[in-house]
Amino acid sequence: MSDPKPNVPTAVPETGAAETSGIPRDFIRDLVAADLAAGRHSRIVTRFPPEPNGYLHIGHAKSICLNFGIAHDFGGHCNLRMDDTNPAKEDIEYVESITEDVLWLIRGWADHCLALKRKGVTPEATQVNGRPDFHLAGIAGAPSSSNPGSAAVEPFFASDYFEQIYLYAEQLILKGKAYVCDLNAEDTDKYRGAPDRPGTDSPFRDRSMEESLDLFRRMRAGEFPDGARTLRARINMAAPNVWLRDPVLYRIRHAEHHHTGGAWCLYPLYDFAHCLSDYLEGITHSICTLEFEVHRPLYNWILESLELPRALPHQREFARLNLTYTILSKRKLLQLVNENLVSGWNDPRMPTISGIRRRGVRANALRDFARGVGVTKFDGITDVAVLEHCIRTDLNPIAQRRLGVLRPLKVVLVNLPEGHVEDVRAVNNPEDESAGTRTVPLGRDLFIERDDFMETPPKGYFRLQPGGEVRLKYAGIIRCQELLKNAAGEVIEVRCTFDEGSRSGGPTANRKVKGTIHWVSAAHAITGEVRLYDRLFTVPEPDSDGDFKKHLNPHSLEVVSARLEPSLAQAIPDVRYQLERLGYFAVDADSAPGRLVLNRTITLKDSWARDAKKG
RNA sequence: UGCCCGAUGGUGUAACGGUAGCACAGCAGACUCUGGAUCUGCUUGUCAUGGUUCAAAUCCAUGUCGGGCAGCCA
Repeated sequence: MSDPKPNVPTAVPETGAAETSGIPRDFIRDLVAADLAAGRHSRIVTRFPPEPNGYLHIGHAKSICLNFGIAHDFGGHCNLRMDDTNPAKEDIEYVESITEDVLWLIRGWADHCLALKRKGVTPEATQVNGRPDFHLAGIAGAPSSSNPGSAAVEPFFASDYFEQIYLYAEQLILKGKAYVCDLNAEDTDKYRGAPDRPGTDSPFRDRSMEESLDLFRRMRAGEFPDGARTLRARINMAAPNVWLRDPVLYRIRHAEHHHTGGAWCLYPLYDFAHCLSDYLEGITHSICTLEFEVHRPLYNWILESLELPRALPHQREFARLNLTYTILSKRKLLQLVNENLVSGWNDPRMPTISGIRRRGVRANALRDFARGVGVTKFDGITDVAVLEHCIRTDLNPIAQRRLGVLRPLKVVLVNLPEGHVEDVRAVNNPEDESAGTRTVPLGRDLFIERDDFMETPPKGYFRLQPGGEVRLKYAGIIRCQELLKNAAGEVIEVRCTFDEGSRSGGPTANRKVKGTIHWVSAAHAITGEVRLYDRLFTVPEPDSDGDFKKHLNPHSLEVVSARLEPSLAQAIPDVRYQLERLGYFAVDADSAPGRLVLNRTITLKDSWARDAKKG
């Protein structure tokens, strides 16, 4: 009818073009470059090793961008690995979401750097310089993003190395560098001492190598209950670094594991499993966050004690991301989910990668943000405005412009005949001429935004007001002649005259009027649910006083029934839209044929609202 | 009060002994059929005190402040 030749928009691909501003430099990349120059490695291998006990969030995105970015910049690859050594907390749901989020984030940018492994394979026994060794190579640039599910590949799993790690533990016992300890958890704690007070040796520390080996094998065989014994490294109970005070390497847990099932009742701890997983995969640079800095001596001690035949990986630490108006603790995010304070891990208000994605943010914006915040050892807090800026910068050049009214106010163009309909031509994207134009129907009865009319406006307001003129975007100039009010005195209809000559393209179209507003034709507009999201918290540092929940923003979600231009009936999930003057919007997964649901990804910058707030 | 790490405008980040730069935010203006976008200009910084040096944000010393570490979590 009104739009005979609809110009169907298509998703604008994310080009990875965010990488335009040259190779980013940071202290870790400098170290990698130096290692390469010194010939310590022929090829760089990094890894991203989340524990599958929650969804990935924007802090992980920083780490993913760093690890894949290094692989990308130096022509190496990055292993995606589940760091799954604690069966009690982990779940297959999380390995699936993590995999999906990583693939999404690197798509079109570092797919070729992603290394996965053939399903079910474990490290292969080999010989290096006549010495026994284990190694598990990944498949770099594996089927990855294009069809992750169908291919016979999967992420790496630390739990795939349990057999090798167990063997390394026996080696340590044989070398006299580990022993089985019968202390319970509480006593282990007491014997450890305190940071400013040395620990004391466990009474089992001098157990013979033979006895420890026998006990360790029986631990594996399931002869002892949970917590009965542990395997401990024999280092130094008086070490100033508490992580060197005979750390526990293995604990007994009779628990089903999401990946290894019931195969084990003995599970290695992070410190023992992580460095060895890195070694087994041939990782060259093991990059983690600052809190692991004190673990580095232990990481090195284990690897060096084992006298392994290949080059050892090196751990480096950087500062985790902190963001204003946001919490980034998996435990606390889980709390929001469990207490139904949000709709789920992928609630568009969550700082999770899946939430951010559902909100309508593209991977480009997140990568651009990660580059912007940089990589240092300074534990600072990044202003969320930087993220918001990256989102707008990404969306502005590609978003299809549309007209839609969130809170409708009726306007009647009194000098147009009853039943009048005409098509006006609208630009799809002023930033991109190739996006073309479309037509939008204009009738006698319209809706405009309630905010775009004020009966008694403050100074500096230049939208519609009694006796005043305003331009209807793409249509023409109208003048407010008369108001209709309800019994409560609220304006329910504004009657205006349409200046025919000011039609776009018309003789007086270029007449200056201060304001231009958006509108929809009442007879043609479709109705859609629009979810308006705002920051989840009301204060910059929600967690600073330990009670983040009391700072939840009660207005972080507002749902409105909006009136939208008819072309939006065919809104496409992969396409990003800008409702002019309102913000960027994306189709939500809750949409169904005939039931459109839009998420507001982010508002436009609004200097009027800012100035008005200042008074 | 033990060990480790850190400190550059409001925020984040560069400068690798030689002009303190960039981004975000803020402010002022131009332009605009999005109070969007774009463009222009501006304000604001090397934690402190000593030392080395022709020259220090950078090297050294001391101090101050901040963060991390005492799970059989990662």
